[in-house]
Amino acid sequence: MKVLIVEDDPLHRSYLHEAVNAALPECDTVIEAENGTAGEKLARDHKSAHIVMDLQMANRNGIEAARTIWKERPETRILFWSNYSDEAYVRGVSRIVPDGAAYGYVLKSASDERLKLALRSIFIESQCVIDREVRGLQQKSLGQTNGFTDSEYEILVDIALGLTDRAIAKRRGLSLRSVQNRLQQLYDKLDVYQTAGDDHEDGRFNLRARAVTVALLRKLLNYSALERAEAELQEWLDGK
Amino acid sequence: MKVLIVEDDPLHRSYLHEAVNAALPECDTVIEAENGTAGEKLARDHKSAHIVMDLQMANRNGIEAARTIWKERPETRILFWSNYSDEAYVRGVSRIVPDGAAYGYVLKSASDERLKLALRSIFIESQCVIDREVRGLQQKSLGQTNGFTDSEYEILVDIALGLTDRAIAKRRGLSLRSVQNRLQQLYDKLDVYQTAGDDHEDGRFNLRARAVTVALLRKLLNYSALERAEAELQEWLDGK
DNA sequence: CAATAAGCTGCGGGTTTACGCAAGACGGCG
DNA sequence: CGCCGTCTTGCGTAAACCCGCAGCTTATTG
Repeated sequence: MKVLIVEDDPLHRSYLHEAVNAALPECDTVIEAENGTAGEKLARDHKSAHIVMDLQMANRNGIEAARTIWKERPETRILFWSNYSDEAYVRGVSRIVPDGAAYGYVLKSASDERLKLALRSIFIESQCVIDREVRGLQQKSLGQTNGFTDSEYEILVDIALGLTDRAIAKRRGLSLRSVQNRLQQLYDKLDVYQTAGDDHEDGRFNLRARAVTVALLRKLLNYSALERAEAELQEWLDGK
Repeated sequence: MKVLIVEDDPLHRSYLHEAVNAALPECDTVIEAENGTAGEKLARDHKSAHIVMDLQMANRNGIEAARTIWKERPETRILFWSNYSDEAYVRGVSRIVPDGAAYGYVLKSASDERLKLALRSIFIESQCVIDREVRGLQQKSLGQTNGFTDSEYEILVDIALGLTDRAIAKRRGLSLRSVQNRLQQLYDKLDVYQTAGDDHEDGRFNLRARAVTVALLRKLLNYSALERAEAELQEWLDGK
């Protein structure tokens, strides 16, 4: 068995290396990549079936890399190993995992033991292992209770990118008014109407901008999500 | 000599611990904190004069911690050790360093050698050591060439927080029109006027929202800067 | 000191947002 | 089938935003 490690940080990389060796005696080769681009290449060259992947890398983040890898070989098993459990990441990952694929999401703060267990479960038993904390988010986000609909999330991203209502309407194939309706839902859920100081005249926020900030502060959005969204936007713009 | 290490990640923490031991034989005690809050407390209790501090920690980030520490004892020497050289961090740090204080900014990607040198220079020789890459940013940012004025940066933050023009005017003691002037400068510098697809009717951005996103993508802003700004905003709101 | 530069401010108007109101459209469900 | 909730769309309005124009106040400089 061969395992590919894709991880930015040299310290974490060597820690992972050791953890893999310890947890998987049946693994004879470990290869390492230090960013997403290199990771994709190695995965392709080695036809890797077992990957441990960091999210949040400078060059090309884990979600992007995983997406292209899974596109080429959907049965690849990937364990995401991340510092954070931002809803943006969780949503980003579950957006790209192919049907029936085995994958995992473990936080870097997890114990050695838990990491080892996850490695065995995913790579040997083909089971999905999702960190408890992450799992919570996932449910909240997918079950719409208290969470955001996909359409709401979509608009959130669109205004975060700085599109006008009209542009959003065009992009999503809606009328102007519908876009504005969704915006209102969004403002509602994000609770952006706080009086901002005193209730009276000067206390209001710019809802549009405020919504984005609140979403960022709540980790509904993060840098990597913006980055991806921006790339998609450019693609769409080029496509016409 | 005593050294305090404030760092989230256990791996990095122990790496730092070793590095300190290796670089500073004259150091007899090393204490560790795993977040900003604990760091502040330890610094106070031990009257620490030598600190290595991570930026970007979950509980309370390095800039906040450093600020209160320096407020209590401005002659403290602090070495910031960070993953990133975002302009937002650089600006945040140089905003809080007291006159004449010795401090350093070294990236985690730096070699062991460089880290050791920095430790000795700052803690023993009381010199400032700024990573080359960071230094570049600093100059660009402070020398206004191609960089942003403080007042422009201020407005950027204000719209990022979601304030209305009027609210900004009140907060900064300006007229509405002046605020809008600054906004225009900002839009100009951020180059937000890109036609977004086709030049004609539907292709425009919402400048306000777009400016924030562009700033984020360019690392002029980042999560931690937003977090701090939001805290300050709340303070101001409470203060009236 | 005059002159040029840079920033603040009011005025005015064109555009975009936020949103109430109300009329369809679609999909269950008893 | 008729009722109901959710989603979409158009119309209309008040507010906010973007910005050109022009008069004023401070610095900076030769």
